[in-house]
Amino acid sequence: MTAPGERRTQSERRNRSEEALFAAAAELIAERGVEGASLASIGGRAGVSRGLPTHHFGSKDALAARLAQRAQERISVAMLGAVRRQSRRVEDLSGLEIVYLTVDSYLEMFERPSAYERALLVMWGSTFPSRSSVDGMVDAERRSYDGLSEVIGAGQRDGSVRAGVDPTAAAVLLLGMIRGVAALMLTDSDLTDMTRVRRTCHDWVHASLAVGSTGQKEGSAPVLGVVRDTDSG
Amino acid sequence: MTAPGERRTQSERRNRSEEALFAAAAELIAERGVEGASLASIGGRAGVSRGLPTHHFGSKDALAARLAQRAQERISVAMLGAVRRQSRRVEDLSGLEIVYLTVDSYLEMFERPSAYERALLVMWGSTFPSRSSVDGMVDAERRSYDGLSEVIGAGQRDGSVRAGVDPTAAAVLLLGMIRGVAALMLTDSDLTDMTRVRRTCHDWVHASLAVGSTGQKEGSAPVLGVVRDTDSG
Amino acid sequence: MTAPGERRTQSERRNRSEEALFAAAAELIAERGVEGASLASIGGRAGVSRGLPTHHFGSKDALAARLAQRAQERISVAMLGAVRRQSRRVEDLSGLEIVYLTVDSYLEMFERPSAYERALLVMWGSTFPSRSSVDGMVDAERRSYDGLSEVIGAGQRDGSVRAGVDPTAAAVLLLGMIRGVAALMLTDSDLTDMTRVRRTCHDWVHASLAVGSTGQKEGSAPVLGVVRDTDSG
Amino acid sequence: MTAPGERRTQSERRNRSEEALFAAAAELIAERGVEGASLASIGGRAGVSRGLPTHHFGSKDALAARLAQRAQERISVAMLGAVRRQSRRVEDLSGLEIVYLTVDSYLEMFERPSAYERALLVMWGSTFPSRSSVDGMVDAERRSYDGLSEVIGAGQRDGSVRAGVDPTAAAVLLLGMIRGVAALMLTDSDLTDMTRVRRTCHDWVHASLAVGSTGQKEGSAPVLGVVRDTDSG
DNA sequence: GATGAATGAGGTTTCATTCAT
DNA sequence: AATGAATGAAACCTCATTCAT
Repeated sequence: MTAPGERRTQSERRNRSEEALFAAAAELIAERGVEGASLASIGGRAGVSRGLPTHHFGSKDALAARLAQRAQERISVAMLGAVRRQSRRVEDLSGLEIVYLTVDSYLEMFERPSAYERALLVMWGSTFPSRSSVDGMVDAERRSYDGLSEVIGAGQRDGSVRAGVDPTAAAVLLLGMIRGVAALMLTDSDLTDMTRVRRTCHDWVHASLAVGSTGQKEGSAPVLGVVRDTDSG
Repeated sequence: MTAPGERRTQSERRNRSEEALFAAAAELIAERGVEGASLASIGGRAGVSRGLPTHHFGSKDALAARLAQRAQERISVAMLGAVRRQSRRVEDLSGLEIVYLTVDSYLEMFERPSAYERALLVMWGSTFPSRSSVDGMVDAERRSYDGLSEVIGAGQRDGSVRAGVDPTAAAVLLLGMIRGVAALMLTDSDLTDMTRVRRTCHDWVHASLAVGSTGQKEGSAPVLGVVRDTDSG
Repeated sequence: MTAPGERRTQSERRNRSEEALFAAAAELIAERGVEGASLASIGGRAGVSRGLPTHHFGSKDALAARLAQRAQERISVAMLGAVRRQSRRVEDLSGLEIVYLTVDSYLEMFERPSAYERALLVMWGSTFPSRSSVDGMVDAERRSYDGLSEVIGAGQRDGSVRAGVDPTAAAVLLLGMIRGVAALMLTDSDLTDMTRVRRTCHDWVHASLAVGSTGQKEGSAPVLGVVRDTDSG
Repeated sequence: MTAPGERRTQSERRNRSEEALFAAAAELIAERGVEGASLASIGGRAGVSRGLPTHHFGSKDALAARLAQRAQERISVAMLGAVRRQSRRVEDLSGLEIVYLTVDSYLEMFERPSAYERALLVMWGSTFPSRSSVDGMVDAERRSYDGLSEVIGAGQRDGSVRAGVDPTAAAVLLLGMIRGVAALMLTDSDLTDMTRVRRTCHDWVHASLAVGSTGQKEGSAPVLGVVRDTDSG
């Protein structure tokens, strides 16, 4: 509307600040938790003033909510990237394949988590109290659960998932498992080799959901080449 | 030296306070999180003075650590109770049966969690930040993982668990699953019927670990009658 | 970048607060001691909020250290002022004359001590416990002692101080005396006429250090006109 | 009145406790200052219960006052001991000799101070604030000053102290010096060799007070053999 | 005489937020 | 858009003191 050149400069500055604030907030929340990360420390690590976080986001809660949203978007993008690496469109995948991809790309992401993923998990942990804080977190969780449940149902309709499976219960188990495993890896990264966990997880999903699975020949399941040693990439 | 009657009364007074403080701390931590539960509020809910929590436990961290320890002991006791309900001794159970019991009695506990269990999960969530607090929490988690891993190995030696299973990876998956599922139930208790989740979980464990499992006939697995509707009990 | 006018105002605001906080801290420490002067009371007397002292100085210890530094600088300035009143440069004074000036301007300052001097003495007193606080206090004391010792040595080299005097022992005695006398005046200001104490002190220094002193004719010693009744000024 | 045997036992226990409490209080006050020494810590170090100090002395202030009194008595006793080591009665000493003894035995005591002496000095330091705490401390100080002033006056009457000396000013200087030197030794015990300080101090007193002193021949003054290396004793 | 459980006031410190610049 | 000074609530913790035993 007004001089676009000037606007852009202001807007660029704003975007640059926002980016730096998100990155700093993610790091600090991953390190110290939501309450432990003070707005002053976030401003400091972002290389801006102490007052900017509030000035920009309005409140700490808003910053946390926006960060959570952003981190979740990053995961969605990673998911789509995993599909693209399969050279397929989402529409071409069976329900079971989408389950594989969902579970595996999530776990792969937590194999080498960025500050955003670690912060997201920390924020998930901070929603355990019944009067929880981070806005939008529980809703997003519910959407993940609904989506997964729907995918399993679709898999039953397309014949890739066994009919006897309870989609809602299976979705709870799957989501719980990937969240829980990611948390274990975060708190005690020396526990075990993550790649083997991912492979075993794939086998379990196969044994539990796949049509015609015998549940016996573990290691035979990988329908998609999703479980690869990421070092080789 | 001193009259035992007098001693007992002083000591009783102390025990009563301690008990009240534990209960209040569990409730408040379950509601508001570790950081949200102030020592003043804990004292208030316990019906004692504001200063007693610190006076008694020395510090908030120490109170949290003691509470975590206590809650973990409660779970151990519940586990042994589940064994006893099977009219068996632990020594008579196969490795696989112990896995069933472990997973199932944990989930059963979180079907109607007391404040202690909810607080324990909240404290688990508060260990996600890399510089976390709650002393002894990570260690206890590691012990759980080691124990489960060992049980699976024992199951392989006694022939109840398939040889091809990787005990460490399986332990991570199992523990992650039960923690994650419990957390999901806590944050969104309307998600689904917990009993069905427990049954499905049992099937998964059967399909993934049991020797001779076809992985197909879900619902056929329950070797032990662990998955019962607790309402009928 | 920013308009200097705006900057100045922010900075002025800060300086004004700092000044008020120093003054209030000095008064309250002089009245109630370092521990007795709470940050809240300091904020209150400075006419600012309760939280500003910590916000500004970071901690109570830091505030005390900064205040001590400031008070010591005031004494240095007073010393230089005394030299200037002699219409001399420090380089033109003999070692003995510097000793006279040091001792006398210190005592003169405590004849009508401002809150800063009183606070400094109080802080000195609070360093007597072996695990004391006030950062930089002991170091500053050591520097005073070293400086005095050196001045006495210089006086021996320039012939104004007797050769047989032990400079280190004399420095300890002199410093101890002025500190101790100042403390006595502070705790019991009705003890005696301070001016007479200053004159007697001058005589003692003369009798003990000056070359050719007979130690007999007290009152005859004042080489510099340092001991004057300040009322007459 | 009643059974003396029983009484004695009770009384003995009380005395033993009191002794232990005094010793513990002296140590802790010397270490941490009056405010830093909590009643609980005193009880703990004395090997008794947390509640005994209050129970026994009524309040913390009362304990401090009693301790100060006790420590001052110890110094008086030491002073008399120094006289006795001279194989003289106090009545046989000249005023100047008493001054020598007073100053020197005080400094000797702080050459290797016990916890009582250190605590006394710490308590002296805590009286610098104008609204000071330790009861009886200022009064005792005033008595010391008055006594010293009187001794100097007596010395003038018996001909050992020069007539021109102002007794009150000299008393302030002397008392200030010995307090200040003791404090310096306490806070920075590495400053210098205490024995040399004592000898120098003796010379100063001689040069400043003694009749017929030339103030020149330092080292010639010791009328009484009070300045000895205490290691040789 | 002695213990130690309990109280509650008061201290330092942290921090989200407000606001003037 | 950005800064940073200032506020004031609230947290943890210490501790003298009270009181039941």
